[in-house]
Amino acid sequence: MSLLVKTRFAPSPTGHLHVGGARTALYCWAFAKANSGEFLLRIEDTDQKRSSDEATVGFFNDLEWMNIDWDEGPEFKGSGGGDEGPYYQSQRLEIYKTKLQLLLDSGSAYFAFETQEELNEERKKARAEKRAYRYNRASLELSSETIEQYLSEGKPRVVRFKVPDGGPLTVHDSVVGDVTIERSEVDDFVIFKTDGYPTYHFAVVVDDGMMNVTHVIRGQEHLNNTFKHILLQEAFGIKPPVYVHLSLIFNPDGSKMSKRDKDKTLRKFVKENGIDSPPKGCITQDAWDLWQSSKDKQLGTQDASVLGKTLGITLPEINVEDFKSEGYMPEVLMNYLCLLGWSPGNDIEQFDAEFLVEHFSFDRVVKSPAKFDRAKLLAFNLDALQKLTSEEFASKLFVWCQEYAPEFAALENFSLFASANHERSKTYKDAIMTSQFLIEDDEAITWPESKPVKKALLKGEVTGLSRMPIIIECFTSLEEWTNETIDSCLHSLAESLADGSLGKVAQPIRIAVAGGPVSPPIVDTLVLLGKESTIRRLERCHEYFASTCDV
RNA sequence: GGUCCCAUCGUCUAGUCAGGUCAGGACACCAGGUUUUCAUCCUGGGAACAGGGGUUCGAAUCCCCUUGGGAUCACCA
Repeated sequence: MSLLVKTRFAPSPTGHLHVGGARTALYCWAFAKANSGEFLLRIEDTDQKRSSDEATVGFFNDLEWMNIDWDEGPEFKGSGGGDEGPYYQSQRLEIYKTKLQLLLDSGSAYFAFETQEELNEERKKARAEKRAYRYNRASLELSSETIEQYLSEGKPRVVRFKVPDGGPLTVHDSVVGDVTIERSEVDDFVIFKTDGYPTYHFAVVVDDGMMNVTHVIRGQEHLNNTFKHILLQEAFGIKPPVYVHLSLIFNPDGSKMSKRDKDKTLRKFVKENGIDSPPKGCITQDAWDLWQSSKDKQLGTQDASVLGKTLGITLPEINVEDFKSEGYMPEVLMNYLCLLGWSPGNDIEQFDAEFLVEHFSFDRVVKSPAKFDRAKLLAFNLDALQKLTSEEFASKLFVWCQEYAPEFAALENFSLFASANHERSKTYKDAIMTSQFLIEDDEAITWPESKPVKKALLKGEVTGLSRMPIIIECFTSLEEWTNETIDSCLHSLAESLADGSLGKVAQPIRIAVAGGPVSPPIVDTLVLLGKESTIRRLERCHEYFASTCDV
């Protein structure tokens, strides 16, 4: 018995799961759940040149991180399974061949022998004449003897679908509405390639049909392809699914958000800064040369991120993995991505997966494209982080640190580190970015002579630096190094040295121990650092400025 | 260029299908305030129906045109 609703997400594993794909997967998942249906995952790896197993596992991990599970498909950590596999298209070749024979037998498909070069010539010509290119059906005119001969010679050939005569074609789309074109707009497209693999059009129709998919939810770039699909469905006698085409997601500048953005950012930076060889310990000279040889040669994902890190630039977040490593919560990315094209109404913007499943429907999906606004995502992440209890925050931050900042995960007093950073972090990464001094050696701290440093240490009638010896003395005399003792020490220091102004005392200390004007609340910072390090850093700072400046 | 899709504050959007509240919210921005730094937090503010025609007593909402943006036109998916 077939289900009322079965959606599917069918990525081709050519890279990482990017946010556009993630949103599509999310809508597929949510719609299936909302209607007590099933969500199917299928891997479209018929492009042998571009697919890889590594990328496929990456997709599984990204999906899992987003809390998107699938009822049917490749088996992975509790997701997947089902009776209508295999769920890798590369393993379904025999099925496609059988189905292809059906079309060949009925005359709905035919062999074609033109080379790519010949076809490209035709395309150029069409473009020059300002008309759309259509395959001219030359191979359809071939005699059966010629075809037999070519076939036995092993002449490279493809199989084309013969578009039957008839009237206009209409796609019924639940979001876009009805879309109609003239049948003459569709030419005899290729359904089987020279390498013996089916094209996307063929495989997707066969699989969706056999796997009883009821709703096809995908990006709007597929809208024009859908006419081919309904033609194929007609030839096979397959009932068309409900179609839903989603608008695209763009960068703030209006360009399409794509994997190439990282490459573009790197190129721009390298060019603007006149860097003409790979920085040390980064990427190989060969990789660099190849990359610089052409704009079409993109750097590998790994190389790109290493180069970005070395150059000290943040590459634009495009993939789900990027947001994970930047320290966003998966629930927040889910929430924000959903909002790009769908809203529950009633001025509700922040919600969880349960709410989504309860309220999701296509009649509230927007047709127009959306720009990805990182600032809003960041604001949502802050809100979500602040709603966590300190225990929840600490354990989530710990998991993140284990993967992306092990030196912080190894911190003795991790829970204090977490609570000291909870309120002031917009992402997990924020916590470690303003606490680098915690893992640095006491002797490695340096003090740049920036404005805030000078202001706290060297400006004013009584300078911060001049108070340092007394502060050191006071700290040294403390028998216990706790929140309370440090706090009372600080307050008495403020009373005696600066008319009760805590800032006058706290800020010089902060700069001395952190090497800069930013750190967690001062008491937390000092407890975290320990008495010994605190005093050592104060001393070093005092010596450094006393010897280099006129005080 | 052909075909198709889209159009409300800077951004995401509510309102459009069933025309009738100074077009609502969020993010961002600006101005104040709280705070031992940064970040939070609080208060207030400016900010949009792309343009032009219709239909109607009445149009963001329905129709047409223009303009702008986008997708696609592969043996990639």
